Amino acid sequence: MGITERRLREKEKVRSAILSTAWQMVKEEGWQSLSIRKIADSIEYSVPVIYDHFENKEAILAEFANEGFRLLSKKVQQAKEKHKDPVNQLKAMADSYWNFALKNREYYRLMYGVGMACCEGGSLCDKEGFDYFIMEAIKRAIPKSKQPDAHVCLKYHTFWSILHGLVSIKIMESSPVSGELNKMVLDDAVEGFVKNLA
Amino acid sequence: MGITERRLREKEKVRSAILSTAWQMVKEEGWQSLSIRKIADSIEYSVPVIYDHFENKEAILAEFANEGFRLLSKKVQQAKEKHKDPVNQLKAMADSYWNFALKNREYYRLMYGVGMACCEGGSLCDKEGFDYFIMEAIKRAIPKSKQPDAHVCLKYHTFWSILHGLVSIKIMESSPVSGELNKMVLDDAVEGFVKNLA
DNA sequence: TTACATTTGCTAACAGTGTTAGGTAAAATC
DNA sequence: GATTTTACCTAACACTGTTAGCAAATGTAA
Repeated sequence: MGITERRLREKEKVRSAILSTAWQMVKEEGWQSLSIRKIADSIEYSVPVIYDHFENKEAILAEFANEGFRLLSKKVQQAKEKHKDPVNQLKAMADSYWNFALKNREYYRLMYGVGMACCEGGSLCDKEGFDYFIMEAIKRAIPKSKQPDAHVCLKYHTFWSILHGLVSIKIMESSPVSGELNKMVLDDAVEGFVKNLA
Repeated sequence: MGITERRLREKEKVRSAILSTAWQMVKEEGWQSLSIRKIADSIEYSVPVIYDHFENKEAILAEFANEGFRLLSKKVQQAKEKHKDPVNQLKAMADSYWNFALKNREYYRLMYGVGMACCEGGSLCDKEGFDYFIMEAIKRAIPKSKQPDAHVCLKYHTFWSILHGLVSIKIMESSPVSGELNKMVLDDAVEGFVKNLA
C-alpha cells in the first residue's frame, strides 16, 4: 500500500511548493503583492489547485504569521536560557525580540499587521507635529544638569514608542481585553518613563 | 468674472463630496474596502472624475492620514496647555494621545498602518507563546512582596508594549533614522521598565 | 476485464479591483 | 458664428480572489 503514501508525499510536495514560492514573493515584494495567480504560475499548476491546499489567500499568509510566532518564541526562549538573573533575562529577551523583528521584518509585519501601502513612501504624510510639544515638556522635566539635545531626542523616542506600542496592540485586538487594564498599562508605562527621566 | 469662481466652487464641492463619501466608507468598513468605483457611484459621477481630483486611491487615504496627524497634534497641544508642570504635561499628553487613538481608530490605522486583513479574526493566529517566558522572568524580578498575578500581567503588557511600539515604528520608517539611536531607545525604555518594577 | 467511483487537474467564468485612452457635448473665448 | 477649452462619460486594459463544471487518469469492485 505504498501508492497512497507516495500520493500523499506528492501532495505535500505541492503544498510546500506553494508555501516556499509564496514566501519568496512576500520577502521580495511584500505581502500586498502576493497573488494566487502568480503562485500558480510559479509552481506550474493551475489556480484551483492552490485552493485544494489552502482555503484562501489569507490562510497562506496566516501560515507565515504563525511560523513567525513560533520562531520568535524560540528566539526569546533561547535568550532567556542564557541568563539566570531575571533582570538580565528580561534585557536579553527584549534584545532578542528586537533582533528578530528587524532581521525578519516581513514576518513581523504579517504577525502584527504593521505597515500599509499608504505612507510607505515616507514623505507622503506630514508625519507628526506633536514631537515639538513632547520634546519641550521632556526638556523641562529632565533635571537641569546638562540635558543635551540628543538625550531629549532619545527620551522623546522612548515616550512615543511606549504610546504607540500600547495603542497599536490595543487597536488590533478584536476582543477588548479590558479597557481598564489597558489604561493601567498606559499609566504604568508612563510612570516608569517619568521616573527614569531623573 | 464670477463664473470661474462658481466653477471653482463647484469643483471644490465635488472634491469634498469624494472625501466625505470616502471617509464614511473607511469609517464603516475599513480602509481596505474603499473603492474608487464605490465612491464614484455614491457621488453620482463617473470613475475618471475622481482622478481629476486625486492622483490615485492612495492619495485619498493619505489625505485622511494627514488630517489624522493634524487632529492628533491639536489634541496633544491642548492637553499640554492645561498644565504647567512638565511631568503633568507629559502625563496629560500621553492620555490625550491614547484617547485620540482609541476614539479615532480608523485615523490611527491610516496614520501608522496598523492592522491588516490577516490576523484580524483574532483566533486566526496562535498569538504569542513568549508571554509565558516573559511573565515568569517578571515574576522573579519583582520584589518578593505580594506580586499578585494581576500585577505581573500588567507588567507583562507594559513590557510588550514598549517592545512592540519601538519595533513597529522602526519597521515602518523607510529611512533608517540611525540604527544606534534606536538601540539606545530600546535600552532606555527597558531600563526604565526594570527600574519601575521595584 | 469490465463497470463504477474517486481523485486530480484543468478551462472558463464571475465579480470585483485601479487606472487610463479616447471621444462627445456643453461652455467659454475669440 | 467659429474655435478652443473644459467637463464628463463610455469602454477598455490588466489585474485581483474565488468557484462551477468538466475531462482524464487512477483506484476499486464485480
